[in-house]
Amino acid sequence: MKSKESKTAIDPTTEEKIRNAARKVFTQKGYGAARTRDIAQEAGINIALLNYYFRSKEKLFEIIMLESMQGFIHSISGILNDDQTSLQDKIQILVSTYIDMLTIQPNLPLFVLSELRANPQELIQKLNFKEKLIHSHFFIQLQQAIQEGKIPPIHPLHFMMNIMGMIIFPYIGSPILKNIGDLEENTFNTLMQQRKTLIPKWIEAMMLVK
Amino acid sequence: MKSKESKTAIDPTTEEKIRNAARKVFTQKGYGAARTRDIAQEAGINIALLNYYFRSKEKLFEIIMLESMQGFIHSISGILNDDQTSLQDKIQILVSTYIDMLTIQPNLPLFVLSELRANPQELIQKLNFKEKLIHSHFFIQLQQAIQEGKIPPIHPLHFMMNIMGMIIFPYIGSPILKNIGDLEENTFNTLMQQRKTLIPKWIEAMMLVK
DNA sequence: TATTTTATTAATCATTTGATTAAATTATTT
DNA sequence: AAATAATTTAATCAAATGATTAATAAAATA
Repeated sequence: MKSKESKTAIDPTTEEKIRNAARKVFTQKGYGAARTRDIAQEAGINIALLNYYFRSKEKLFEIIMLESMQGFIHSISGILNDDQTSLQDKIQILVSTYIDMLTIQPNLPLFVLSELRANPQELIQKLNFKEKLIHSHFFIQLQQAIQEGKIPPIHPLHFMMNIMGMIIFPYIGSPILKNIGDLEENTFNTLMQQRKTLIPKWIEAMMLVK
Repeated sequence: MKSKESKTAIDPTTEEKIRNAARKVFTQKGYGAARTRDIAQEAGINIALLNYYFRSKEKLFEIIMLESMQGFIHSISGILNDDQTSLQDKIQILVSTYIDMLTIQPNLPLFVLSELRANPQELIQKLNFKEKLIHSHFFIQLQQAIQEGKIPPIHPLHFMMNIMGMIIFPYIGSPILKNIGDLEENTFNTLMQQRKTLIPKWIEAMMLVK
């Protein structure tokens, strides 16, 4: 038996093992196609334990989903609301942070967006994007820059579609992109690292259009 | 009984009814979460008929998937291989056509990309993207423009990520975007119509970066 | 018209799947 | 150590699900 005080990595608790397995299986297969038995096997535990700790598949899913998205939103929110950084800085840091996160969890966007479509009302409002993004320091800076005539008017949604599309889409479309470009996982990640510096430049160029 | 010769829209055959229902249910829920009973009910037929016409859920799925993607790829392929149009023309037509198609089938990308991730090898190779895109007239023109120094060097994959990201991502992320921007379906579609002219301009500006 | 083929249905099967139960084991408290 | 509480397991349940069957209806063919 390992001591919990051991300096080397401690064993995850049963609850953590289940959460980790659930995150993996749900992310790979989506809620509807994920089987509690898959999760139990992945976690190396008895199926009954899953219900012992989390009551039901649905409850477990809600916890995983909320947890996944909150981690994500929290990081982003911190960047967008830093009042010490310029608009350009924010974009650069945002892109870089996003890509780093997605390098670790490349399947997260497709998972989240699939489930959001299947279950529109509840989750989205629970996470309160609007509050956290529209009223962020970032969006205030954007609107200011427009009013001061530094950049031509653009609907903030267009802006959001562009920046998120350029960052997130590659991960969502990676099976096709890897096939088209004959890419290994490695090469794909190298391209994404390049995008850390490219996307901010592209965004800047786009923002001056018309 | 309606005559098949009637000038008004003829009734779809049973097989068509099943295909239409399957397309709808698979697209909404994905393969794993779709139930044959859902499909049968949506089509207004007995479950046994589904197996009578298509042998199994899996076979039906493969047909729907191939059919959906081929229609899509075929349109795109035609545009990219038209040797009468310039690079700029192609981009403009591509964006416009894509957005028109996605306005009609907004859930298609998420469906296709979800299933491609779950089932990477077979489908992708069967559809043969590489052949149809990399060797297209479009890509030849792009590489020529780069060699002639008209635009700075850019990896074609970056180009593809950008243009596809800006077109497709809004549809994939629409639940979030609609929530953030307080958009109705209508307003969302208006924004997408604006993008028909905006994206080509943005792409052009981006292509001149660095 | 009689016969054969095709299409359709209700009923049912065998598995799968989410969940529960009761017993066993381990940890904690008294 | 004894008693109590928490954790884990094997076995099982009921409902859901993909698929089949046998009977019937409709259409096509001879």
